[in-house]
Amino acid sequence: MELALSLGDTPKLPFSFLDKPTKDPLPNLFLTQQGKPSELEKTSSLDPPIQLDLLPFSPVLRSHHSSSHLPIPWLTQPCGPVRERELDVNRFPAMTEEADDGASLSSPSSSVSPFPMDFSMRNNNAEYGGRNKRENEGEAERVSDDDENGSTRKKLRLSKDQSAFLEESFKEHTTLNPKQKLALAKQLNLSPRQVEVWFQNRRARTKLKQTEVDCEYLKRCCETLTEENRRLQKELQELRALKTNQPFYMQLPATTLTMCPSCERVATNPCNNQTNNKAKTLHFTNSQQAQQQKAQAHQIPS
DNA sequence: CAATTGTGGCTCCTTACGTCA
DNA sequence: TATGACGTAAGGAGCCACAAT
Repeated sequence: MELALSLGDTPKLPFSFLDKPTKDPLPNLFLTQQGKPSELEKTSSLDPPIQLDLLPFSPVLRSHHSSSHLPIPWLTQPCGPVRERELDVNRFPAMTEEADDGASLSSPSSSVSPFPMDFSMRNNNAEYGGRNKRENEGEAERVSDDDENGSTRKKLRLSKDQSAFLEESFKEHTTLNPKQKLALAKQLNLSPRQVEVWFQNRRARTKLKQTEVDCEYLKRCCETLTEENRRLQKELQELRALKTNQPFYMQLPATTLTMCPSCERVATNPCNNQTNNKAKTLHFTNSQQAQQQKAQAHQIPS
């Protein structure tokens, strides 16, 4: 009996995308829901592999279609100074990297945004406000205090749209090169650091789930082996009992006490399975008793 | 050409916060 | 309303690969 105990190739595991090369382009992401290239893709100057615009969350689509199809709460909310300050606070932990590669891309204080969909306005408001209006109402002042103190770590909750967008990207490639990271950050109006962290955490979650699946698989293997061991122990007892009750077999080499491959039972008697010649052979080989039986059956002198 | 150094990305572990039952 | 469990964004340490010196 052979058991495959490979951690590396568990075909049942639902993470096939992990094996995809990270340099693959994003074919799916180039398409809209209708399967047509998005407007942004048509006009984008980015290299094909890093085009991340599209999907239901494409800012172009949002800007071209009414929000009735894809409700975007933050697009309908007023954009006042308070909200901008909230964004600044949220982005505080990621400022170090923005300083050199992404600050200008997603700066909420920028009066002219190149992106029709301003994710920045939702970082705190849309998501929280949508679920808990009361909490949202008190958010601005509290955040402002923390912002001035600069001592409290603020935590950003990505919107469902942003998370879904990142998920789609993750399905295509679990790691990002700098260009892809920047493009995605630009697309979602997040800092590159936030995108990077999201992918890191996402990989960690995937690995954790994979570990759980592997653990479950090994657990089942262990149970199977335990059962097999129990069965073999039982058969060993049968063998020993047979050895005690039938001293005739004690004269034979140990190899003559074999197990029938067809029925997986100890060969105390010739197997009746006429279709398994090998089993019959095993049962009769080197057996004086068997030779006698053969001689009698076929009239062959022994 | 080998050693050193700086940089960026990764994993792993942890913390802090938001949400929900 | 308070609370604990859970999910997750983010910080930090350590490691590695790679390019520049």
